[in-house]
Amino acid sequence: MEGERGVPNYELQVSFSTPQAIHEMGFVQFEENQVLSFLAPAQSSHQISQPLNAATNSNSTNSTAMGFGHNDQVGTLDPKLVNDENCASNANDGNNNSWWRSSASDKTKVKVRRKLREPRFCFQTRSDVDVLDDGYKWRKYGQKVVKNSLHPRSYYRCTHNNCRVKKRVERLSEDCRMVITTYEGRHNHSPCDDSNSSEHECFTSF
DNA sequence: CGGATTTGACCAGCGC
DNA sequence: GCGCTGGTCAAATCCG
Repeated sequence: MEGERGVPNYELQVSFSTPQAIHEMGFVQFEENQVLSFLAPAQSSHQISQPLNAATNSNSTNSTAMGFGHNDQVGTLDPKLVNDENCASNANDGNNNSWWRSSASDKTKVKVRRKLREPRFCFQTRSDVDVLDDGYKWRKYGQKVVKNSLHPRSYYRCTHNNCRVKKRVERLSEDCRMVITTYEGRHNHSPCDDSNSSEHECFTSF
C-alpha cells in the first residue's frame, strides 16, 4: 500500500505556525486552528525549500532530518499537549527500541503511552498516493475511520531503531486528492536511501 | 518464510 | 457516570 514509489505528483502544503509568513506567502490556513499551510506550485515540488527557509530559519536548520525538532513546534500544539511533552519526553528518551510493542501488557505502560506527545507538524499535499516518499521508512500500524471524514486515517511509525516518529495520513473529505500528513516526533537518524527520488531532498531540508 | 499490512478490539480522554 | 471518538495493539492475513 505504501508501495507506489513511482512519480508522485506532489503539490505541497506545509503547515507552519508563523502567521506572518503565511500571510506574506499567501498561505492557506489549514484545519487545525493553529496549523497553517502554504501551497507550493504543482510539479515544482522542490521549490518548497524557499518558503521553508523563510519560515524555519530561526531553528531546525541543524535538524538531522525532517524530525522537526522540539523547538519547531512553534505553537502548533495546544498547551496541554506541550505540557504533556515536557513531562513525558524524559521518560520517553532512552527507552528501548520496542517501546510500543513490548509484550508487556500491563495497563500502566499503556497509560504512560497515552501521555506521550511529541511535537507535531502538519503537511497538506495534493497527491494521488497516500504516503509521501520522504526518505524514511514507515510501517503502518493502524487505520481508523474518523468522524467527519469520508476517508480513513492511517497511522504509521518509523521503522528505524529507536526512532519513535509517527505520522498520520488522511485525505480531505472535500477533496480526496488532498492528503493531510501529520508528523509527530523527531527522527534521530538520517533518511534511508531506499529511494532515489529527489522528493525527500526537499522534505529532509526541513 | 519473514516482513508488512489489515482489521477488529481495547483503552484513555473528553464532553455532556 | 456515560457515551463517543481517536489512537494503539496484536492476531490474522497478505505478499515478495
